[in-house]
Amino acid sequence: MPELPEVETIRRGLDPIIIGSKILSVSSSWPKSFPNAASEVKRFLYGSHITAIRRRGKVLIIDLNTGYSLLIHLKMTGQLVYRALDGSERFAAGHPTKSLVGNLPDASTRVVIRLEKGTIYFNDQRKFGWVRLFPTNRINDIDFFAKLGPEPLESNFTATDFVKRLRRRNNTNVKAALLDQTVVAGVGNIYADEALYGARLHPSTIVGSISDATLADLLASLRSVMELSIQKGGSTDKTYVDASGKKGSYLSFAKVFRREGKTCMACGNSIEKIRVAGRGTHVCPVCQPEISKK
DNA sequence: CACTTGACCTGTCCGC
DNA sequence: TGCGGACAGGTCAAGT
Repeated sequence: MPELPEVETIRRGLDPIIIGSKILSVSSSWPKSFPNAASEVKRFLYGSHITAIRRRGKVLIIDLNTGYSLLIHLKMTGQLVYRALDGSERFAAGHPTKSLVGNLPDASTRVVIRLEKGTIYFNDQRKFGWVRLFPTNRINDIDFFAKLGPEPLESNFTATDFVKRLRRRNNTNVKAALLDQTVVAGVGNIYADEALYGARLHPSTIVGSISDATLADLLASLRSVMELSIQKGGSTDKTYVDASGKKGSYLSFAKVFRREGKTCMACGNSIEKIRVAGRGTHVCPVCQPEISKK
C-alpha cells in the first residue's frame, strides 16, 4: 500500500518510540506473513534490542543488536500500529481501515511483535505483505535488494543516472518504467501518476520517444511530489494517527490521483481515469497529450 | 533479454 | 437484498 513517502513517514513516526526497545516475542497467524524458521526466530529475535530503523525503497528495516534485521513490506494493505501497554503512546500508519484506531488484534492482524513497553501489530487484509528476519549484513544478497534501483531523493542520484536507467526500458511506456523498482526505488501508482502530470507527460508515452531533457524534468517532478508528501506528514491518505490519536491528512495535495471527473487545476479540463501498465491511471488529457503510444 | 499477463488474497463498491 | 464482476497506493513467476 504505501509508497516511499508513506514508508518514510512510518519510519519517522516509529523511530522515537521503539529505538532501544527490547523484543520479547513475535507471533504470526499466517505463515506467509512471517516465514522464518522458529529456531532462527528464537535465537536472533527474542530478547534482542532495536538499534535502528531504516528504509530502502518501500521496505522498512528494523536493525537488532543480534546482527539480524526485521524487514517489513506493507504491499497493498499493510499497516503498522503501535500501542504502549499503559496506553501512553499510540502510533498507527498504513492502509486506512478501522484497524488503525480500533481494538487489536483483529481479523486482519497477521504478526504481533511484543516489546517490553508495548506491542507492534502488523495488520494486512490482503496478506500480500510480509515481515522477515534476515542477517543485517546480507540484506543486499536478497534478490529484491540486489536489483533495487537508487533512492530517488538522495542528492548523489543525478538526472544523468536516472536517464541512463530509464533507457533500459526504452521500448515500454514511461509509467511501467517508473513503477519498475529496478529503475528507481519506491515509486508506486500514486507518485507515478503525480510525477507524470507534473512533467506534462502522458503515461503511455514510449520512453524511447522522450528526450533526455524531459526525462530530467520527470525526475525533478517525482522528487517534488515525494518531498511535498513527506513534508505533509507523509500521508497521502488517511493513514496516520499520532500519539494523541489525531488523524493525519487526506489525499489533499494530489493533482490527478483519484481525481477522475474533477477539474484539472492547470487547464480546467476534466481529469480522466484510464488503464496503463495494467494499473488504474489518472491523467489530464489536455496537459498530458498522447504522443507515442504502445 | 525485454515486456506483458496472471497469481497471490480479501474487502468493497457498483450495476443488474 | 443478493449476486457477479471489477478493482485496489505491490511484487513475483511464468508466458510470449
